[in-house]
Amino acid sequence: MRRLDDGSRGVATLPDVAERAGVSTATAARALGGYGSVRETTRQRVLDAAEALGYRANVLARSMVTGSSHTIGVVISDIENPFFRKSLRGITDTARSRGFEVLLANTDEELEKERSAVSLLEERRVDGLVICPADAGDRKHLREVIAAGTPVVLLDRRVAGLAADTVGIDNRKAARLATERLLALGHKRIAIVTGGTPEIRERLVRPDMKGVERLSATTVGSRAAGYRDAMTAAGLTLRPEYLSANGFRREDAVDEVCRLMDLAEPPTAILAFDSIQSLGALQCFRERGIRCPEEVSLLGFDDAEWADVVEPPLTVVTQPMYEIGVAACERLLDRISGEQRSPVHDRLPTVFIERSSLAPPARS
Amino acid sequence: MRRLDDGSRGVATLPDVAERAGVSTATAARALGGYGSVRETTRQRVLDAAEALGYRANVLARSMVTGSSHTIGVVISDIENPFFRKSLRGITDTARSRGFEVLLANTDEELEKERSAVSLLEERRVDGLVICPADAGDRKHLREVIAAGTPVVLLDRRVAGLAADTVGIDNRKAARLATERLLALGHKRIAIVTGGTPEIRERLVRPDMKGVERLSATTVGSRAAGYRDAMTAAGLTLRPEYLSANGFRREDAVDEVCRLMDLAEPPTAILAFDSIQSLGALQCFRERGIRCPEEVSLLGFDDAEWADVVEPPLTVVTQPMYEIGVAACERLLDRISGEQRSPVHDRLPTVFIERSSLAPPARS
DNA sequence: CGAGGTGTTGAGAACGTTCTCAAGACGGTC
DNA sequence: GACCGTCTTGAGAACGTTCTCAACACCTCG
Repeated sequence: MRRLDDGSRGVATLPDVAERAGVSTATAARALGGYGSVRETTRQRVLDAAEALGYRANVLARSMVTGSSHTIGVVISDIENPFFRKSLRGITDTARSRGFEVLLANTDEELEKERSAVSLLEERRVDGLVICPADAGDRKHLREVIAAGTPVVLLDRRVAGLAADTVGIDNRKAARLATERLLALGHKRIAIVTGGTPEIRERLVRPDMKGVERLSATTVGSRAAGYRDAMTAAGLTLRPEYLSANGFRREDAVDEVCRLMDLAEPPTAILAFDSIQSLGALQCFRERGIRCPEEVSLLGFDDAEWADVVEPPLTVVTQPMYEIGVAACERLLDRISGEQRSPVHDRLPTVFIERSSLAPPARS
Repeated sequence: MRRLDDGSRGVATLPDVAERAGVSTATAARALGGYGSVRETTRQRVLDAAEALGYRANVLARSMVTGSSHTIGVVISDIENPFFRKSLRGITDTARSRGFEVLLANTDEELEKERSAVSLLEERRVDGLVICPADAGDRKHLREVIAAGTPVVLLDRRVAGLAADTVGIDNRKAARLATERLLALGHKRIAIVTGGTPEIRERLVRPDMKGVERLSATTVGSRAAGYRDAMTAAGLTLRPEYLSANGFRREDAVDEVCRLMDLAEPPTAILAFDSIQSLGALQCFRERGIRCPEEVSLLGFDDAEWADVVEPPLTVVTQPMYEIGVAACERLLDRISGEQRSPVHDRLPTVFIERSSLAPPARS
């Protein structure tokens, strides 16, 4: 154990252990690593020496020679979001159980943060990346990291033309089904609160949402497409003022829902694209004294922890968030351990949870 | 750039860059690292070469020689818990802004997971650790990591006899104030739902909660002590059946609150020690059709995102969760950069948010 | 008794950086 | 022209592992 300038002890290294056990570093490494062959008595001697010195392998050094850091990077927009938080839990649990550690980065949907996060994680030589890519902008950094040979799994969102696995749900179908449910109750004035950015809104308000399904932010894009599918199939025309995309934060949603409810002809039902948007809607209702579901129905995505204790208990279509994280991580680890095949796109089933926030439209 | 067996390109390394720029690795390192002195023209040449090759520094290799990984480990019980989630956000933001990455580990309050997490993070040579230590059990692993020279900051909880900084709130005082608030409304039958473990309950039900403030799980312990302070100061005796500690998960809280409400003499007010417990209480009320605050008042800790849209909107005493994370991380980074002084214990101020879940006890 | 395993061991290279040290180039001063 | 200082550069060690290779000891078999 080498002595530091200040006289304190540094951390014990392999040579320290080897010396104490009276063997070479090679043998010590074999004994500790449990590979190669080493006589039982020497093995025990090495183990004892390691124990006595409080030896901890230096994974960094190991990574240098093995070329694998046993670390994955997770790049999500925000841990606060129930979807990401639960998925993250699925990811960390899976990674941990397979001997991998997780390096975490938040992006807040900002492309620049995403770029820098990916770059920093690359420098740390992560073995793979789970990314929920930001809504818009170019994907050069993602293409590059994939080209450099780092496996990438996309969470929740799909990016056209990117050779990466994807794990999520069938957003288009889920949104279509949700909309059909509202339609079946008799609603015609159905608004969506997407949590998308203003650039996305531009696409939404094009005639018939042309090309929205190819929108880069594929969650919002796909869900919007599903909504359109159901609306047009029901013979309804899309009203631009019912298509909201004003940012992903709760306050944005509050503003947006209030705007909706201030309309001369307010919607009779609102489809919220994630639990933050639902929360925003609920808050607006409370502030304005709007009764739900009597005056407006609210249908949300994602079953947040609070969804059943809120007033009214929220009807939601929910994704298996934890399982999505698990699946994403498993995919990634499989790739890391060398699995070779063209990208796969897993789609886990959604569940519709009926509670009390839906009612037929009030007749006026 | 070396060729791999399969003919694909590996990642460009410093020698690759140096070769392309026609300089030595030492010079390339200087140019890239921005230290030492290097002629402007060569510097540019190196930078261009790096750019052309898509060079990414290998932080692992750098760490080996500098001895610093620029990585911190965060060991918390559960990202799902609002307190930890928000603190984590504070930690990651701060770490990131100061050039550090965050390695995340969940423990679910299990000592064994905590031990293994700490050990694994040590092997990864994290520069420091933010830990929310599990409730009970021995702290040998913590003492060891501190003794080995890795700075540790304790989040939320304080462990007696451990040479580590602590960041949290004055739990005892906060709980005392909260209890006094209920007392002032006229409540006498006040129960606490602590989220502690059964072992903790043992301590709680000792006469006068003797020694509870020295309980290892200092959050629960301190808060329980604060509750006791207020109750005894008001001349009330502690009823063991009002002291709940049955686990930290939501279902545990539901069970426990239901048990409380089934009592021959149910409490007229409940003090929930964290937002999961509050949620459990709310769920129990809903399931049993118990009206809050008419039949029971509910006062919770931590202002979860849903606290104001729930029915009834929840009155809470809240910790500055994000700021606690920030402070913890800053403390840690200061230690890492060499600050030497005896452990400090930061206590951030709490805020009382009055909403609608409190009322005087119903006269029966 | 020698050939041919098999089991056990150590020497030393490699991974990709940083950093110390020494040396060369260049300019200015006496 | 010799000397000194500063700027710029490169050689090579070091960090703590893993892993290849060769050497040695021992055993078995013919």
